[in-house]
Amino acid sequence: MQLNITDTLKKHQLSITDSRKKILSFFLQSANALAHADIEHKSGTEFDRVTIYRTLQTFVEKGIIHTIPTADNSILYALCKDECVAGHHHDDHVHFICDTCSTTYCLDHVSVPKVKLPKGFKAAQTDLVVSGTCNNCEQ
Amino acid sequence: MQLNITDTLKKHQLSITDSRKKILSFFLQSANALAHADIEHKSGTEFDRVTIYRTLQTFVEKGIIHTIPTADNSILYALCKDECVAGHHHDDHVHFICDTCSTTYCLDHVSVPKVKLPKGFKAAQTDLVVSGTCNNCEQ
DNA sequence: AATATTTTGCAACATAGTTGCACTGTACTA
DNA sequence: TAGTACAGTGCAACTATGTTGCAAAATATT
Repeated sequence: MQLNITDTLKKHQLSITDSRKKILSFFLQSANALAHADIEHKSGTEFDRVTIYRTLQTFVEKGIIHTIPTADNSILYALCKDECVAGHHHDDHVHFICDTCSTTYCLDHVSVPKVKLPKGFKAAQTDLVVSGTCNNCEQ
Repeated sequence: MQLNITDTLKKHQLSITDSRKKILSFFLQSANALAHADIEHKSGTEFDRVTIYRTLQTFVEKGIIHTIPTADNSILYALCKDECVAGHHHDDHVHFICDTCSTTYCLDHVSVPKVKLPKGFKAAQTDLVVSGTCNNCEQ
């Protein structure tokens, strides 16, 4: 059972607005990562483009969602686990992008392995993105 | 000693033009990855924006350079190793982005570990991007 | 209910990337 | 090496993406 939308917003010290409720609900309804364009499309003309941008930024800052890097120059957003706190993300899981259907998955159960870096390099964050064929698109 | 620029272009069945020679030389001169904007800045008004886009696309298709995914929504390009063939990249090394100086490095000697994916998921490509502090910026 | 504070929408702007088409430079052939 | 076929370039226009300032509206606080 999923956490109440209003409670989630309150927990992160955000005031309750229509756009925040709606956009958060999109993430709770979707098992996969969403792009800004997806949200814009889902919400139709209900919210201004700018509002969506600002809402997504706010959610990232508060640790509700996190960004996923992709090779094709688009930003994707997905819900954070509960351990994520404002300004301090713990997204040490692998992301998977399907080349066929373009869906992006958070593989929460696959953790990112530690890599050994050359001398003088210190890692703060590690992003592992795998692309290929997902379980819906395999033949 | 680095391979002759003209020979490299010929080897990849590309006709020799000023823009291709110049842009390839930027990559050979730079130890790090370059963005489109870097190349546009380096070349000044010598080439049209569109020409730079098309040249980079061509180089990627021919396996001369490869793209690097970044979390901040920008495409970076770096020279491929010799094993890269047209349409079939072998970029199984780790990329490192310095949070301080924004330089992107190809860590050729650090290979990407294999990850176990859930049933039905098949990996075609794996990108591992580490961010943190590089050896020039550590104190 | 009144006020202080946030949030939103609009307009304008900035950057990034693409496409069609005419023109120019490169490569090939005789 | 001159002529021709073709690949590559520059220009213009366009789309997509993302940002900023400011006034209006909604939310939170008392």
